[in-house]
Amino acid sequence: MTSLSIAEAAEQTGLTAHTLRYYERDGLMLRSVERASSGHRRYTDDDLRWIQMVTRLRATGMPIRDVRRYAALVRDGDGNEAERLDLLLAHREVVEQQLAEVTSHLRAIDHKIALYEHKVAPAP
Amino acid sequence: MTSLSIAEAAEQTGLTAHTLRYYERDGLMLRSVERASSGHRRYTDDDLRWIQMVTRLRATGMPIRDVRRYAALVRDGDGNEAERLDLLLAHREVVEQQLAEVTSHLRAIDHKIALYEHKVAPAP
DNA sequence: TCTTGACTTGGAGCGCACTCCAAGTCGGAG
DNA sequence: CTCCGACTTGGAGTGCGCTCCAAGTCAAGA
Repeated sequence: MTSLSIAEAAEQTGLTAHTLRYYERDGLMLRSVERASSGHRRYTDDDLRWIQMVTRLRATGMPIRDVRRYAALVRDGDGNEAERLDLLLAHREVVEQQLAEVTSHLRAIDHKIALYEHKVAPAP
Repeated sequence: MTSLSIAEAAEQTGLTAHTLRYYERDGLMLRSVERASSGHRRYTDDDLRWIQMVTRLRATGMPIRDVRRYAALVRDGDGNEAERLDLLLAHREVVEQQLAEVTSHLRAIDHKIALYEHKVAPAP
């Protein structure tokens, strides 16, 4: 429906125009973004939805090269859903492990914070 | 009590010897690590405890430069506990925000996973 | 004494994910 | 027609956090 300039797409997605071009160059998009007659990129709703998925994968720490693999699978179309599922499941495992680790370290830091709060508190 | 070689300290802390030297060079340690007569580093229990704290801060995403600031405060000794507390509280806020973000993105990815699991499942 | 292996140093190199630059093109307003 | 601003490209540069290299030292064992 709507079709956005790169600046608008950047605003919508929270990425920079630089990053949007970089993602496209690096094979993270499902296909080349359409162009206006001027040569300027025109982002469709589908593009934005895909970028949102990429953003989710990146925000959870998936490396660019794995996002590229996932994009390649989706690009290849039906028939490799099991492979995509495997990739996402493996990623989920990594993220959950990471969340657990960070949470546990954070608890230890909280303990340290409690000590300082006690120290800094006005004397009784 | 015990005093460990850099290789042993690396094993204990889960860091590499390279990283241990790098942390020391970069001002992340509370003081220069002691040396044997050979010039080899000797890590004390206190060193290991401090490295554990550094590891926790790093594992929760604190940049090296902030760890250095924190180390400088601790090195300066008593009197700046409020400042250390501020630093840790600010860090905790960032980490919690980050955890929330990752968790929410992960939920969205889980939704995608559910779709694929449905697709991949044997036909009814 | 010679060799081995674990260490030392300053400094270079690397991988990642952007981020920016220079020079050029295009469409529209004045 | 001229100017402006938003875009285009290939390629270089940046910041971070390590990671490694080359050359040297030292202590202990054969």
